[in-house]
Amino acid sequence: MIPIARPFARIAERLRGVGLRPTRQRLSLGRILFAKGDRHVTAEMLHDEAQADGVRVSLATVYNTLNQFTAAGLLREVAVDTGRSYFDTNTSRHHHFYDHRGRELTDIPAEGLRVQGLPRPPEGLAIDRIDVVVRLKKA
Amino acid sequence: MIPIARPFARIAERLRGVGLRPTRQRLSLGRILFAKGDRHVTAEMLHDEAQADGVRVSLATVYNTLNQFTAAGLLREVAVDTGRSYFDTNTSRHHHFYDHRGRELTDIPAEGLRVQGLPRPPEGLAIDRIDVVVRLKKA
DNA sequence: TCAATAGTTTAGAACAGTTATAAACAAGAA
DNA sequence: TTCTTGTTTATAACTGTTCTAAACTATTGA
Ligand SMILES: [Mn+2]
Ligand SMILES: [Mn+2]
Ligand SMILES: [Zn+2]
Ligand SMILES: [Zn+2]
Repeated sequence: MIPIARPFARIAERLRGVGLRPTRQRLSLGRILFAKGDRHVTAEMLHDEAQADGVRVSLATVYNTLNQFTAAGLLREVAVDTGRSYFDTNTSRHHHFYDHRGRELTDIPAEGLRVQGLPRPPEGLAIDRIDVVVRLKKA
Repeated sequence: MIPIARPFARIAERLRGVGLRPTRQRLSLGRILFAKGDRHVTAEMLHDEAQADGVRVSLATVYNTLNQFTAAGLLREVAVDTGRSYFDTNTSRHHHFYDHRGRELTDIPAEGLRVQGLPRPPEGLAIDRIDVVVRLKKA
């Protein structure tokens, strides 16, 4: 009943809920990812942060975990730059500012943003998702 | 005066115009890229197509050429999938449908499409470009 | 409580896409 | 032509990611 004292309890439930065993590695990575609000991380960023936190986990496991969390709907992947995958802890519909210099993503809430005048998709295909990326430059 | 008979003439001019020597490789790649309307190609696609056309050119040169053409404003890069760069012969403002299965890009004209309600960019930064990617799935 | 089982982690190899290196080569100027 | 500088190329190197297979661990149910 004191969630602060059991930081893994909720995460363990979420993992079991999607059929993943709550291992030490997944719990630690889950805590890093979900403890402090919305985040956009690469595998290497998460691995470095885990190391800094004293969590021993291999890079392969970081990749496995990010991909499993994404498949389970706990994360979503954002494609803004080729050669580097970003994983977003905010899985709700929203968009992004992208600062290509600083390689930094910032959320744009879906509410308030409207994309109007889209043509019909090609025959046999339907819209899965609309991603708006606002690329930034120095003012 | 007969452009069909001198398919390289216009391309040679464009290359000189951006400070690139009109070499056999650049002229051939330029012809493949710009001869048949708007295209979205990867380096490997362009290399394969060149080979099929009997154009002898290394993959390194294809990469160099795509990057040089992009820097010169003759092409633009589209980031829809990590791990694979697409180059777009349509450098005007427009957007894309992306079929993730078939790895195929289709243009969405900028005219008619409106993105409204964007928040102000973070302090010190300005909007460089807005990219709308409409991801498709089977209907 | 303790196997047995199936899922998980890991080091390291492998892989894909791309860029760097440096030597051979070709375009353009003189 | 010659000279200079830009270009091409094979190949090595590099980055991000996935694969492999052996060691390990969470879970189950006897
Ligand atoms: Mn980039
Ligand atoms: Mn993909
Ligand atoms: Zn986000
Ligand atoms: Zn396009």
